[in-house]
Amino acid sequence: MSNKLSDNFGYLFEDELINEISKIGTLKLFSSNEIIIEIDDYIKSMPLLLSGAVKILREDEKGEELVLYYLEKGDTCAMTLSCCMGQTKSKIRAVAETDTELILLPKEKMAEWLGTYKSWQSYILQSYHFRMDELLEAVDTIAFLKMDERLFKYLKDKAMVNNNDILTTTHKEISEDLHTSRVVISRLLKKLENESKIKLYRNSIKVLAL
DNA sequence: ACATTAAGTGATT
DNA sequence: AATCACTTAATGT
Repeated sequence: MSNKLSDNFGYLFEDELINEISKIGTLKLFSSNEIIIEIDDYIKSMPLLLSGAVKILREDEKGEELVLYYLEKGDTCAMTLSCCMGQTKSKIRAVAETDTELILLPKEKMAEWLGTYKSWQSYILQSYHFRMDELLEAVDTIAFLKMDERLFKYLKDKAMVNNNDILTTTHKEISEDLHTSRVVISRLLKKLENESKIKLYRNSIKVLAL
């Protein structure tokens, strides 16, 4: 575990902190599509991502979803940061996009290390900053981009976090992630295919223009 | 062969 | 961009 740790966090944290993380943290594996954090879960530990990708979703009263952003290796979740500080429940859902390895740290430690490790403190603050940026980007995408642009961005993002230009999903799943209807997605995908940006198959899509 | 699920299409709001 | 109604195509039993 400590070699995986140094691979992903070695350039951020001093050896001493890496050691402490590997001593205290527990390694957990999630397979693709497994739910890591559910809405209203109490969060008792914070995750550090070693490999894979995690999709962060918001859900409305009707159970309709909306993808906010993806976390990749070296990232942590801003929601848990705020949850670990207070006693709030999670307001988002985290689903493993690919097979994912992460380290869980007890929340007491994360507060404690803020005082003891400078590198930890800057990591936490930077993470907040990055997540905030990503959230703003998500807002911009929803507010200012048309559906076809949103869709293409979604496909590119998904291809990137999966390290694969062939995406295995259905039009229905995409429409749920983007909070729209399947028919709209089918039509826009068809349009993107005509523009030679993607190629459509049953249950999969190949992204051409990366 | 039949049922189910994914995807395509025209028309309407 | 959403919804409806319907068709076509692929896949599972």
